[in-house]
Amino acid sequence: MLPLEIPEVVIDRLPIYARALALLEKQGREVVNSQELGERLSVTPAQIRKDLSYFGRFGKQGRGYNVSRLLQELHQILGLTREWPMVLVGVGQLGRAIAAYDGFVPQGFRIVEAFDADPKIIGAKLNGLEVKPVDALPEVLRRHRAALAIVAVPAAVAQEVIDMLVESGVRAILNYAPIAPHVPPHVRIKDIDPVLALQSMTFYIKSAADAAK
Amino acid sequence: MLPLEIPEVVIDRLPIYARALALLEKQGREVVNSQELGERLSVTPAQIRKDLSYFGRFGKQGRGYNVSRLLQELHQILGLTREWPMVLVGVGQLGRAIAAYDGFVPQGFRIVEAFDADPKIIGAKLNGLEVKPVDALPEVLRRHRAALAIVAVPAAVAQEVIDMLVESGVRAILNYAPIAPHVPPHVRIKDIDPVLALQSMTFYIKSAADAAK
DNA sequence: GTATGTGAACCACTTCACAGCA
DNA sequence: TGCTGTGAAGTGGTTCACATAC
Repeated sequence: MLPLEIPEVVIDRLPIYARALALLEKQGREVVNSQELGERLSVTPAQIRKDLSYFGRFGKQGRGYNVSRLLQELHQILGLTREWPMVLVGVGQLGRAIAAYDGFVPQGFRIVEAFDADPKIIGAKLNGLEVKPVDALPEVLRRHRAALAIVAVPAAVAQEVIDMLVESGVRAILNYAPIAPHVPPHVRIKDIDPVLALQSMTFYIKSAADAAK
Repeated sequence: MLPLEIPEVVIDRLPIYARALALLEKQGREVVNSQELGERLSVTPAQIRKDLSYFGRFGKQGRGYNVSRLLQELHQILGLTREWPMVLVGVGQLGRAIAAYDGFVPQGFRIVEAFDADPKIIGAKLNGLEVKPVDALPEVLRRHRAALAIVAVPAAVAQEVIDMLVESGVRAILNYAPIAPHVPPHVRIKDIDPVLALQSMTFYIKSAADAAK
């Protein structure tokens, strides 16, 4: 059923579809077609239909997609029908902001352990979580079996921390450190770096901004 | 130079190259070749050479690239030889974390104005900045001429805020709200959404995690 | 000898266009 | 009739491979 190679770009779009469908569902919509969904997401209708076709036939010709049904299917496909415990490494300013972010839990992602290297931070409470020393990470992960980790440590030690997480069996990492991390093929990693995003946008506006100067 | 022809993916990679070069420069390296740079960034050497060739000939055959020279060229290309003032809209938990993030200023990005709709927040100080009401945004932007904005407001009002920013002449937006925003073609926008990143990674690890259960 | 710069070949994703079904 | 699902065509980005330059 599943073709061996589903393009990664397709997988990256599925959560976007799911988010839009969740909104439609909240608004009480029962059916949506690829045309309208595409307009809402700035994606072509063909793109949406093609993407979904990798996984099955979820629509009805002449009608469109049942919103709740398709949302459920996408959750199934993405593995979002369960909760995902996560560990957080790095409890500095950034790490604390991540821990406080209220967008994770409603989507089933919960930080269940927090680690730091700073003795002044270790032992402190973070959202009712006791911050543990990074050295305890392998041992703690061996028991917890969390598959997801968030890295929010300084760039200088980020690769080291990532190696430790990989070593401890983590399967996917959300990396906030401004580095180009290395991980083995069986581990997924995504980087969040607002500075890179800004630095590529300035390319497009620099001439106009200069001209307007 | 001729931005009309250059693929956006290429532009997105330039800041990554620049970051790696900045690190090499700090380490005192004078020369690097596409081979080594590629290994550090998990990019093929041909990719790097091709990307750079869109903008000029910065290397020396048989030798490689002068680190400082190439870094400077990239800064020039990306428009990073100047400071970029930014306005922040949304000073809730997320907005405050963004304002406190210490990664922007060293790269020349500084928040110069902050706005919120909540009367309880308006007037408060944020890093020495007085939080102003969103209604004042058009008027303030008319004077400031900031080309960059960061949106950290609730999803429900994000599009409205983005429209206001576009209306006020902002040229690029970093959007933290979990929506699919609409902007006219002359405005750039990039979304930062850690939840989407997590939701696509779970696809790849769900089966393995289930199997290991 | 060594590594760049680049047309050409290749590959992957996107879009088209229409058969097929509700 | 209307919209999905999907081979086929099209597009655009990546990789190759080698002439070129140091």
